Amino acid sequence: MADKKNDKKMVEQITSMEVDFAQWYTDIVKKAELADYSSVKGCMIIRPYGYGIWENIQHDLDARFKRLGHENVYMPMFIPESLLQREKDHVEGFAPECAWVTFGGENRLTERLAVRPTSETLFCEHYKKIIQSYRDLPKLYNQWCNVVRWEKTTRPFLRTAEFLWQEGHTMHETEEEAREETLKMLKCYEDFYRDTLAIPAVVGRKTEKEKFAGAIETYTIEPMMHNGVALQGGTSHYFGDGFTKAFDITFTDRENKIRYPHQTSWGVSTRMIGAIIMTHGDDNGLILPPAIAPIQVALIPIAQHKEGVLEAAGALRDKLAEKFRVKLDDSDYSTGWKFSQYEMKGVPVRLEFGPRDIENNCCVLVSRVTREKTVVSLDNIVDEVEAALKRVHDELYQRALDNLKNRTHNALNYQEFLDIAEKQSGFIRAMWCGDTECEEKLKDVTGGVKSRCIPFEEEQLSDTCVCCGKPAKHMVVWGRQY
RNA sequence: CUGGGUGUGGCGCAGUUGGGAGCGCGCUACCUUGGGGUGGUAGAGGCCGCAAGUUCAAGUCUUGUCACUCAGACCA
Repeated sequence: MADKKNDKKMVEQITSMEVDFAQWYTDIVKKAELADYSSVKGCMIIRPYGYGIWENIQHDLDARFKRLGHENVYMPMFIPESLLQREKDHVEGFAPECAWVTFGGENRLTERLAVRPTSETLFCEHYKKIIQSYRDLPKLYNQWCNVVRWEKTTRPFLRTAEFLWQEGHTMHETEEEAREETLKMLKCYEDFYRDTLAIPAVVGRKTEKEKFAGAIETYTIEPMMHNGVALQGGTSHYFGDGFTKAFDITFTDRENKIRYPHQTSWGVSTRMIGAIIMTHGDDNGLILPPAIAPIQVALIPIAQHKEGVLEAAGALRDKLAEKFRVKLDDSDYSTGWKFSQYEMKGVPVRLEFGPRDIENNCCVLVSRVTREKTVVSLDNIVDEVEAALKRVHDELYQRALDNLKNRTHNALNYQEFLDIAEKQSGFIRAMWCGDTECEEKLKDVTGGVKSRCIPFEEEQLSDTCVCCGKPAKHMVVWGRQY
């Protein structure tokens, strides 16, 4: 049973999301010690707790990539301007937000260097050297690195001038194989979001207007934040042979013919941490999906100065540590302070352990999601904790899925679209003729509702475009985005 | 880029007609503390964003500048 007086105090520390979602978000980032601002605009300091989340994400994803046959490499962080300019669409897309290096020490460089905003060009330059024969294909490379994009508006994790990510860049013998890779990696992201982050999402294909610079197809995973706003959670691109032609990457095929390989790229970034915060968090702070929580179990000793309490708690910690990331907090902060602290930091499961429990061979288990306290026996404590963590994951996923469903609305005509865009938050499903003009018009009249994607799971809501009334080609999911 | 807001101990803020730089939290030491931010005593800590100007005197007035932040626009 939650104490009212105490609830009030918590709210004083963290702005309620109903009052001001943006402020709530910033409060969580700071109070949960995920990140801090730095002296360079748009660049953040990812603090140990936030970085710990990133490390767990990396670890999980990296294993998935490797199971699918990918290898990690590291490319330089500087791109000569001439190299960036090789592919026309690409440079037009990125040049406006590049950071440029013009000096090396005291000397002006003869050619300025872009700090990588993405590494397609670097990979292509390298691939040109190492791909000669069909026997050299496929090349399945990935790199974990930082990139820089000089953004005008920045927010911690969601949009920062420098961010951490992974970018996969692959080369294939045939179009079919490359297209298959593109979808395979999107599926990989989808699985990761669902099974590791407990975040449901809409997956599909970007419209022509929203595609990546230089891509033939861009696929995307679009989770919905708690307030109904979308976040582009990851993308997977099929490039065809556009870049390979621009970079003159060729190989000799099985019939001794010179051909261009087909290319893909795909990436996810530290933005996912923003997605975790905004999907799962509540007014008491962060809630972390157990799979990536730096601390899965917070063990709080009660009356720790009493004889034997810390020793018993230490033994319990050691037992749990064989299977979980557990922290025994024996600092001299008060128990109440500790409870609040670990809730704020989103630790999925808390154990309270004191003299009474020692006597009864049990401890008190508290879920971060429900905050319900249950007494569990120490005999099967590992199983109990494991089950509790699984429940947290499932509850988080279900809660987010309910939110996604509840905030998704169908619009059958223009007026309905406008009404929903104005009065509701969330996704709008509506038919579309395929013209960019209609996309732009809808965005303008609604003040920012854009096409998220053409989902894989389409439904024929009606026969005509919601905007112009011409025959519809696709169902599109629309929404505002971060 | 456009518009709004804010710059004062680590954080959050107050500072009246221009004249003593303060409060809360946190921090340090000691004591206290049994199940939701425990209570007490003592203490440390400040180029008032930066620059110029007005004045006998500027945290306060003027001008400029920089930074951060929020909302838009932009975001391959």
